[in-house]
Amino acid sequence: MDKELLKGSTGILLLSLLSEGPMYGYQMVKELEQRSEGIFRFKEGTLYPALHRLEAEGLIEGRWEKRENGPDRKYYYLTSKGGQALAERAKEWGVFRRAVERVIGSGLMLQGQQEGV
Amino acid sequence: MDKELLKGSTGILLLSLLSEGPMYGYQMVKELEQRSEGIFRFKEGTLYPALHRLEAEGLIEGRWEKRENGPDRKYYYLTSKGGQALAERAKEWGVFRRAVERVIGSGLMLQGQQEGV
DNA sequence: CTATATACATCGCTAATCTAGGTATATAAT
DNA sequence: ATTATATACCTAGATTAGCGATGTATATAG
Repeated sequence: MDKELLKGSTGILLLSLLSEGPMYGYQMVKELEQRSEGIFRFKEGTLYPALHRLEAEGLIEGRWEKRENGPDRKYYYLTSKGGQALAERAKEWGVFRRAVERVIGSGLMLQGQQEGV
Repeated sequence: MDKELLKGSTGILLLSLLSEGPMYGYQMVKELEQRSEGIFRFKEGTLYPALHRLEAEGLIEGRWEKRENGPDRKYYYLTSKGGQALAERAKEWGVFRRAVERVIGSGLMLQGQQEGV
């Protein structure tokens, strides 16, 4: 996966997962990898700072869960503000996606007819 | 337009335009704005460095055109290497787009049923 | 002569990602 | 016992992309 395309979409991906219910970080990485069929492989250096940013913005909230049989987990919950932000970002994503495809759509039809320099 | 989503997609947008024929920078800004119905408004501090990067990678090539009635223009041409890169990126875009929508798609159906914290 | 549009460019700032490293618990293998 | 692997969190430093600001220059409109 081209890492560049990922930039700017981590927020909506994480918020989307949490809109279905609370999850902890490590679980989110696995979920994203599974759902995207291996396309998204979040690094820890990307994930945790991203979660902290979202929490600082008040879009999610983290709560530690103590465990006996393994390392403690920090479960994140979507706040109501986060739910609103998700709705906005989902709308923006649609706008962005359509804009990209209007631009690259026409160009792609020329594939094979194009002469390089 | 959310500037974050733009990151990583400037390359494919510029290459797409040039796949239809040579263009100069200023023209590309206007073209993108028009085609995206105002969504993409490339700043000069974004565009010119991006073009220089693509040229440094050998994906495009710039040639100055002298003019009598106005400032000179630097026309960019897609190289054959650039054509290949565009094909790859277009494929990647499709993969990426589908992956994002598999993730956010399910969450969006829950809109309105979700309780904030 | 001033403002606007065209047309190129760079500098410094900010923000997001990655690499690499760290801590800690539990289990499986040697 | 010790080593490896998986789980589970974290951060520091480097890199990179986009943006605001600014600069240069030409042509036209008021």
